[in-house]
Amino acid sequence: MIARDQEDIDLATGLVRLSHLVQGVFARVSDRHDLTPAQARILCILAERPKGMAELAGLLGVEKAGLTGLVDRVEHRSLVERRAVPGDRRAWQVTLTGIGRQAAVTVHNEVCAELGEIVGELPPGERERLRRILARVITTHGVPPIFPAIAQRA
Amino acid sequence: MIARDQEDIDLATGLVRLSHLVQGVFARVSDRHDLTPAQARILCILAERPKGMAELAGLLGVEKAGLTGLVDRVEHRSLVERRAVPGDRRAWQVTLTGIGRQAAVTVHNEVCAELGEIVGELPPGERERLRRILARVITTHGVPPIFPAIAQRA
DNA sequence: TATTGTTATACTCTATAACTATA
DNA sequence: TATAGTTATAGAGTATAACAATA
Repeated sequence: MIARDQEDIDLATGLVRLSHLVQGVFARVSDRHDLTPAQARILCILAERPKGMAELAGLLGVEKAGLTGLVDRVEHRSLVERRAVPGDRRAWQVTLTGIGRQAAVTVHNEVCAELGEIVGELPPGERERLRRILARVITTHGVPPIFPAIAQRA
Repeated sequence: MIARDQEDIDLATGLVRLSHLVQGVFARVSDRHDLTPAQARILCILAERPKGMAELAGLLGVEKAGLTGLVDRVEHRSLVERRAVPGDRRAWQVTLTGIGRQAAVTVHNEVCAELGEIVGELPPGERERLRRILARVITTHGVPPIFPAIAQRA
């Protein structure tokens, strides 16, 4: 017997509320590690590889002027470093420090774990269907590599 | 033939990126109507019915102290009103004004339309499956009536 | 000239603590 | 005392505009 109330949630409503749920998980995990969501996002993006300020701004969807302060704050906490780029004295590469990478991996793992619990009550078949549908939507719409897969060696 | 790259996006990654996509839609629609996402969220919540400050704060997930300013700003723009509650002179009911309701309906419609386009390339069967899965996850986790269904008479 | 990044400024969002008024 | 809401304060995030240094 299927619960009746599940039927009157339309797709858009479901998407908005799911998004609320996911953002909540991300925010709580970030907070637990004394990071703002924006800071945690930066760390996760940089876990893929170092990036220049302009590229990082583009991935985060903020103006590069705003990124200056964001990077300043995580740099003050020794989570990232600005490294000179040989051959272009205007540019900086933002890279994770050791503890920055550790933080990125931990946040990433915990977010994955909590999201795993959220979808954990779905039957495996449904879960795999959801995964495939999401993959399709994501790739179709070219969502940037926010939250990339992270190599597990901290 | 299924595209290979859709297979190496795991569920957590898909959820985080989908959430990014949805938040982006919500932010762009809000901006188009000269609203911040927080303001648009308030309007959509109030479209269900008027609410007290404490209840509204709870739904938004912010402290009531912070809500004061949020409501101040939308009230200055004549989108909501604070109405006295008969029988409790401490309390206020925050209610949509006429133009506030119009704004809520418009934002809601446009968000639904844009999300509809995003999932529009899915075959109808997949779309319905996604809807059902989302409904199940949402109801299981008691996500509050953020983004309620809205009666269409503006 | 175009690009990379920063500074200056202003506003929104949000939290915490202390407060007022009413129940 | 407890509850509804506000004020004060501070910090984070973000946008725009103007700027410096380099390509």
